[in-house]
Amino acid sequence: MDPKPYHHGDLRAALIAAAEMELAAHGIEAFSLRQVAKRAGVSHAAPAHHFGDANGLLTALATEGFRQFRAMQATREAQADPSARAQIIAAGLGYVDFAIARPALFRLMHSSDRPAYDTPDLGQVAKAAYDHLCQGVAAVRSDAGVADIAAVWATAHGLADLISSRRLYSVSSLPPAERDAVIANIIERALP
Amino acid sequence: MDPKPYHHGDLRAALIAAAEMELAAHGIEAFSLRQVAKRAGVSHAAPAHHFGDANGLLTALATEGFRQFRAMQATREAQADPSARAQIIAAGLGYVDFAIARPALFRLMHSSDRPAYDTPDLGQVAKAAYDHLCQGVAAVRSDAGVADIAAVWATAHGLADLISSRRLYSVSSLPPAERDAVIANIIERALP
DNA sequence: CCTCTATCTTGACGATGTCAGGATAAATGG
DNA sequence: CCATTTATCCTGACATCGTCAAGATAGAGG
Repeated sequence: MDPKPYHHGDLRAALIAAAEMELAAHGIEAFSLRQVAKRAGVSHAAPAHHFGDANGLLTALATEGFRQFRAMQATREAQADPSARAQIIAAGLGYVDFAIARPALFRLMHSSDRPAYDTPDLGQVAKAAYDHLCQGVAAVRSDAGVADIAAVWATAHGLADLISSRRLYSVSSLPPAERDAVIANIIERALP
Repeated sequence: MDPKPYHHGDLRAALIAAAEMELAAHGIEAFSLRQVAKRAGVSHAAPAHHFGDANGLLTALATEGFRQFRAMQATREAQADPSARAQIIAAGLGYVDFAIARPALFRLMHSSDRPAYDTPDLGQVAKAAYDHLCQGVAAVRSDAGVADIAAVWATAHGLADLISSRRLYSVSSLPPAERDAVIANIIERALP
């Protein structure tokens, strides 16, 4: 087994994994395609064939991020009470879970121009996440309006953003159990 | 009056203004110090003397941003009822106002690693904005806790972020009066 | 008037994203 | 089984970027 075969085998997946490591290590604003290629052990122009350009790679990474985002939410939802109200709180807790676990990826997905959201793949998973939120709100309140959906999303998103970026230190410094309690309490306020 | 005197006069302010224009035009991720210098009509190395490096310029711009942020909030507060509850809603509306009026600057201030928040200038204005929020919450609820402050901040910040980035289109597409009503309604939920 | 200092320019360096063209290996078809 | 095609990856080049060093210019102070 050669240490460096000419063909990588699954370079596409390897590059996405390397990209997230680079993102977590240096942040999106110092993201370098050449560093990603070096980490994956290929030449600096190898990513082009799989992703077109650097934004293409970040688009693929963001797409993968949305899948893992939904997976984390689903984990919380499975652990929670099946009632509609408990489910929407679980969705919010999962939202924050993901932001804390993968802050760099969260920022790529929500505060970057680089991923192309008009791409079928990314557009679809992003819409799926939004639809899931709307469904959850509608389950709690059958006559849910614009304000209800906006309230839940903004609350969860604001908490996730502020906590994962360590600006809401009074919450992010709490032990997990107490932190969850505070988050659940705040999300509940969004649907009085 | 020469069209191009060797000494600019107030290059520092001109560079900050040019930087914001560049930011608004191309976004933070395509920000180029050389383009800023070109826009201000000076050489590519001129900014260095005033700001050290590119992050120094962005730090100064973010500092100016926080001042204007507070000014917009103050405008809303002056127009609103003096009651504590009306004042915190006005603060939230001002928060969103700023994000809508200057989305690129808002993103620089809240979703970028480049401004140095351990700088005295920027650190002070950022803390002042946070303190003002805490005061407002305390005025509504004398026994305000971590959850109350987090709820108000997360709600206002989440709304501002989602609306200014056009992801909460059901709200951002509303005419200003209705939009304000929805935002006020949502912020009120944060302090039941 | 002469020096000193702040301000700005020029030129260079390494690093980056992207493109063109070439090399290599796997797949395909006879 | 071999030839050809196709997918995959590499090398080299280019313009642009941020930063540094060194020089030019102008205003300030003695």
